[in-house]
Amino acid sequence: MVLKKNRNNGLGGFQVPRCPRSARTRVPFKKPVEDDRSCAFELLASLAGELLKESESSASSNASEVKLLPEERFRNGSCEEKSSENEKHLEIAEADCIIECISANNDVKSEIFKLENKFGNHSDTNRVIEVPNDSEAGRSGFERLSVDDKFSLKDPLKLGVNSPSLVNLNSTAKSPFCGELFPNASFSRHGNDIKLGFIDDDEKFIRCNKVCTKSKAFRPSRCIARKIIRKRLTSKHWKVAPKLKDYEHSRYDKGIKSLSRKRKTYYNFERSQCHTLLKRKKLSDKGSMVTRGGGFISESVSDSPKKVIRGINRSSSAKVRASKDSHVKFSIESFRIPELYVEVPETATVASLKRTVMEAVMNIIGGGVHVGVLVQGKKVRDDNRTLQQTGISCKENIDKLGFVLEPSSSLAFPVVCAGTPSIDSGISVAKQDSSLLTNTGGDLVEINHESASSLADSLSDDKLTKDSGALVSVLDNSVEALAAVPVNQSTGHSELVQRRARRPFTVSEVEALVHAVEEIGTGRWRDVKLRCFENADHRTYVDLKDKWKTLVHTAKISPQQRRGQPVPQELLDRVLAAHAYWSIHQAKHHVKHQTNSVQPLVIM
DNA sequence: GTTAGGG
DNA sequence: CCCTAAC
Repeated sequence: MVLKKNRNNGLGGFQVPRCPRSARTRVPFKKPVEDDRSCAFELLASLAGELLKESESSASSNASEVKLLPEERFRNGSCEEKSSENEKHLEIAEADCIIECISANNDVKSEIFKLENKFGNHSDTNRVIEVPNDSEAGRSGFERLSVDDKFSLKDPLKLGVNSPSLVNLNSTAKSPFCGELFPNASFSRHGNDIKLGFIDDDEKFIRCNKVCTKSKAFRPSRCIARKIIRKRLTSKHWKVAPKLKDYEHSRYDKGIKSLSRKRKTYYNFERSQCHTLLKRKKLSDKGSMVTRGGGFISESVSDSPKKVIRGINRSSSAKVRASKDSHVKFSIESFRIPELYVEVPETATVASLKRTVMEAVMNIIGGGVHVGVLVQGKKVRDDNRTLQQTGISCKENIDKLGFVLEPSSSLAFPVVCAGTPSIDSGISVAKQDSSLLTNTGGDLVEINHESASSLADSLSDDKLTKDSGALVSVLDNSVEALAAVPVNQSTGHSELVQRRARRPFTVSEVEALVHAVEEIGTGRWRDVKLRCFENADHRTYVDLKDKWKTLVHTAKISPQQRRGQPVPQELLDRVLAAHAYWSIHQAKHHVKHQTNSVQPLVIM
């Protein structure tokens, strides 16, 4: 299903990485503005309604997996839905925001960085991302532009998108580029730098500040992303951007490299995929409602309420055009987003489904994403290759350059639990691993089959082994695993920015935690994390430490004073025992807890 | 980057 | 869950 959304509806509502607008003080993920942005919500609501309807109508059959027929259509205001043969996509908005002019000599990595920079800074309302000019730039058509000139190249007829605010110059006639038009393109030149960036409502480029001066900022972690965002939010001067120096760029590259290297070891990619498959299988087995959502993530700057639907089966989300110079110009019209798997009980309300889907989207988009580059349907893995080497060059005839937004944590399966007031109607949404992304054309499928089947099979049981980690238990469709977590609709969005969503530990998780602490001790939370929560990306070792803290406290107080989901007394007893034990036997320099002096609390 | 502890 | 001092 492709939901075609136009204008500031979609992304605006989701606070997806988007073209900054001039309502600058608005905080991303703040409660959505109640105007057209709510359209996105309505869109999802409609989708939810349709899905539920489908689910109910097919209730006679056992299979409750909703299949949306290609012919399906529904409308909601200006929102339109279309379907594609292969994929159901949520096209969240039109894309008018990505404008790139890059030298073919630039690293793919640096280009990705720029994209990430763009999309990672949700709070940056007006951004211009600078790239060092190279010798080629002087020969580019940009030199004809004055400092304040901006190019906005659009093809309203072709795209059916009217974006007056973008069109400063007659795109067709004055385009310095050969070949076809570059929809949604906008450039400016300032000094020796080519400015790539967004245009705000005031038609001004505002330089972005605080472009992550530390490599740490590139850590593909939602936590980090949040911190960055938060810091930006609290910074009053973030709009005043220092010019990036060359050495800083190199630092970025370095940071990216080392961090990605770390990530590879820390987060096991294959395992995540296996879990993905597991989730897919499990959800399928349970006859859950599965929504496969690709997505076009983009936004129109136009205020025009009317949009023309673009072709749905667009296989490429980016257009590349050659120019006479060595620059490759392309506009990213859409981003695919990871699939969303939504599992809801039939008793769930539409409202809860709305929130759930929203949470899922927010999780992906707001939680920190990075950009993947696809060329000819294949993922470009070598970030150090130049665009030229990658085949992204003005000489190449690229018809399938694509970008994908990928979860920052390949292992992360943030399960968003939402619920209706009734406790038993939990809803879980899992973020699909990016490796399973499929594009609209169905030709950009990347699945790691490695060891997938075996793992999926071995984990298909309803009862999961302890070693599978607490995360898996969350996938378990038990009441406790799907403990309802009310999502505050009014403040939920701001909460997402301000702090992580509260995710009460399930009994399963507590059990895993207790078990781990019994064995490992209380001073090595990182090990505890790795031991039982490695796959639960939403549980940091700090979380585990905190949870243990509260567990100890809970165990000490009377049952009457306890709140929240009751923890079995047996577990609390073990908590106290373990706590007492490790209070004596400092976990720190503990290597010999197998000694016979004191039997460790190892159980099972 | 982790740990520990207060907020 | 956040923050951060301390390591």
